[in-house]
Parts: sequence; C-alpha cells; structure tokens
Amino acid sequence: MPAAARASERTTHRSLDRLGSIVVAKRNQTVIEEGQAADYVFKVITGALRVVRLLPDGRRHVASFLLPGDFFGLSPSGVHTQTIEVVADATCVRYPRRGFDAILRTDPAAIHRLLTLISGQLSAAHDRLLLLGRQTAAERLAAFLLALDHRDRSGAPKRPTIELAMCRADIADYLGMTVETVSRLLTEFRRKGIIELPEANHVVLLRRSALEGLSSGRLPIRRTRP
Amino acid sequence: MPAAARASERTTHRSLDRLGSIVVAKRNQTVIEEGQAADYVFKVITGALRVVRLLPDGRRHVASFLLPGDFFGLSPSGVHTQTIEVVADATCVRYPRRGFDAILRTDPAAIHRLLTLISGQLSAAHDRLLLLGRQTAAERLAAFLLALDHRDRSGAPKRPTIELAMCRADIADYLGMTVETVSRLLTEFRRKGIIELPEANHVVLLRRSALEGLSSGRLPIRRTRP
DNA sequence: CGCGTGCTTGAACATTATCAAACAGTGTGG
DNA sequence: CCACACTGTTTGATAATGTTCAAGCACGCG
Repeated sequence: MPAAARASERTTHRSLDRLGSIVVAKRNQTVIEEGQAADYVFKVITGALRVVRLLPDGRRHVASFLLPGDFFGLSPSGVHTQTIEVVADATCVRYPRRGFDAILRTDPAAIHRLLTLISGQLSAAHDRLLLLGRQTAAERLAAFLLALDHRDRSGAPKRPTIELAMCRADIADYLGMTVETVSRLLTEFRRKGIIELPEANHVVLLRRSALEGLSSGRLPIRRTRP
Repeated sequence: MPAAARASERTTHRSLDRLGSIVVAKRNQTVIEEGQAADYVFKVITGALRVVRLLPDGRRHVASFLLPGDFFGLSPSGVHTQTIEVVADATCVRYPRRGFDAILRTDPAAIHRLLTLISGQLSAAHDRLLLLGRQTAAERLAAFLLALDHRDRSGAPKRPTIELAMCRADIADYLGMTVETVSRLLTEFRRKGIIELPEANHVVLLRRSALEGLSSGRLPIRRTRP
C-alpha cells in the first residue's frame, strides 16, 4: 500500500541529488501540515511516516504510509492538503521545490515519470476505495499484511517476518476500523495458524495462501449488469 | 464528487477540438473495459457514466461518477485499470490518444493542467477514503447529496432540485452500503424534513444546513440512548 | 393487462463499535 | 533497584449500525 509506487526509485534524478539536504525527524513529529506552502519535496530514506486526515470531531484517517523510497510533498497547487507525521524515527532527503520544478521544466522524461508516479498513486487510492467500501475487516487486514510483506520482500528476499513500524491505532485508522478489531483479528489469524506474533510488532507469515484467499485478489472479473 | 475536477473545462485545448469525434453511448453500455489499451481520451458532454471495479465474488464498487465536463480515459501506463459504463445515455467527445500526447509534448502549460487535474483527482480520492473509512452511512449520503447539488448548481444557479441520474444500486456501490440502506436513509431524511422526494430520482433540498451538519461530522458519534 | 425492474419497508441477524478492565513493556524519579 | 506512571495491546461483555432475507409496491412497457 505504498502511497508512492515502487517506481519512486526510478524517479530519482541525478541532478536532483546535488540539491538535496538530509532531514531527520522523530516519532510523532509533524513534517508537513495541512495548509502549509509546498516549498519542499521529500524522499524517505529510513523510517516510516503517515499521511493523516482528521474530521472536526477527532475521527482520524490515515491515507497512506510512507516507507523508504517513497516521495512526498508533491503538490502542484503549491499548498499541502494533508498532514504528514512520523511513525518511526525517519531520515529524509529534502529538495527545494524550485529546483524540482526546474528539472521538470527542462526534462520531459522527468515529467513523464512524475505523471506515472501520480497516476499509480491514484490507482492505488482506487484500490483502497474498493477495500474500504466493499471488503470486510478481515479481508482488509489480510490485504494490509500482504502488501507490507510484498513491500519488504522487494528489499531482502525470503523474509517471512514483517516488522510493523506503526502502532495498532495507525493500522486501524488506515483500514477504517478500531484498534480492538485489529487486535482481535490478529489474534484470530494466530489461532488459525495463519500468522505468528513473536512480539506485538512482528508478524511471521505462516500461511500466506490463507491471507491471499481472504483478500480475494482483485481479478478483472466482470459481471453483466442487469 | 466529480472524478475530474471542475478544472476540466479549462483543460480543453483549442487544438484538441479539431481532433475530436462525437460518440454516443446508451444506458449500461460499457465504454472502456479494464485491461483495454488506452487509445482514446474522452470528455463527457451530456449524460453520466460510472467508473466501476469488481471483486471476484461479484461485490461491486463505483469509484466515481463522470458528469458533463469530466475527462476520462487518461492512463499514462497505456492500459486502462477500470471499467467505465453508462449510467444515463451519454454523448462524449473522443480524442485519439496520439494527438493528445502530441499536444502534451509541445505545450508545457497543458502538462501542468493535466498534472493539476490528476492531483485534484488524487485529493478527491483521499477525501473519499476518509468518507468510506470513518463516516457513517448517513454522513456519506449527506455528503453525496451536497456534492451533487454543488456540482449541479455551478451550471444553473438556484436549483434546489437534484436529479439523480444513477439508480440506488449505483449510489450504494459508490458509498459502500446497500440499496436498502440508501433507501432507508432517504426516507429518514424526508421524514425529518431535510429533503423532499417528488419522484424516486428527484431530490429537493429543504434544509441544506442539516445535511452540512451531518457531512462535516459535527454530529455526536456516540449517542447516549434515551 | 401482466411482467420485469427498481424502490421501499419490515424483521431477524451479523459484523464491528463501544465501554471496561487487565496486562505488558518502558522509562522516570526516588 | 524498585515503585510508579504511562502508553500500547489484548480480551471480554454489551450494544449499535448496517446487512440479509423477504415481501410488497409503483411504474413503464410489451
């Protein structure tokens, strides 16, 4: 469920590297606040962040998690529409917006990559709409674990253990449920032998197929509408 | 809840007009199928369409509705990831993808508009994630009615009557609930004097403020039972 | 007409939220 | 080093929101 697709690595531009400066941020710190001017673009190096939206009464939603390799802060309008907070102590590279734009102006290929990146994010958002609108809590959590695993695995192959950088509340707000439901479902998965929970934030996938069955892989199956 | 923002009108490009050809499509017809090559870009002139995704077991989700002025079919990857069907008999303009791309290559301003358009869609998708993940059925329906009204009203001012081009099933799949719930909530709104329902697909907004109160989530989440 | 389709309504049921309490781990100050 | 607060997790009992199943109604069309 990366907000920025895996294409992010390829989006790195050589001439960008010289512009970047390292930024370090600690747990629960706010990196970008809704309404702020979008003067910088960031790329996650280590750690994890969350994209957050709030309702007036305090209900919270996590739009996406940002993991190493992901870009954030891109906002053509020039104003951020979301708040971004640190989940696990993070280091990022920060590029000044102007330099970023300058590259876009001169490099057509960069524009195309950016367009592809954002389109990928849009497509991912649509997947999540289907997830939140039409799948059960168990299906959503299964999909989440599989996505995290897939993401991890792209780095080091054959690692059946997922490390959860985020707390239960973050997961709950990401999947549109309560912490209690997240906890109960994890326990249920454990009882069924689908996962192991050596520690609260370490998940070992024992039977991936069971999770895949739950998350009802999205195949392009069509139903003839009445 | 327009998939393509209101900016769509401004996205029209003079040199595009010569390339376009008119396409007419009837109710329930499929205009674009998931997996198809994205050879054309469309713009809605009249009528309404829906962007649909299905789960293998038949559960359906409507990602967005497309109303006059909206663009669709844009897909940088070259392959469509969604199915698009006709809600109410529609006429669209169809532009060949190549001509569209050519304009993008030569006109930097067009690229910027496209980027802004897609970013707007992404932002709208995030709003909908919050809606589906954290708001009640009543709040979602209220937000839907207000969005439709806002959209209509931009054309002709002072029209308190919304025409629902889509059926209850479409609304339900868009808001992540069942037809029964949509129906019950509309009845409830009517009983409370918030709306009127002269016909099944005509909604008159009597007390917009009541809907706004609902949709902004300012209503108590947990009600102490009498 | 009578049938099909879509809308509404009702009653029973299920999933998930809410409330409450206990527990584990972590850091703090005495 | 221990007691203590503090935060995050788990578990249980209860309740609400929304679904499912089932039936009836309204409308348009052959």
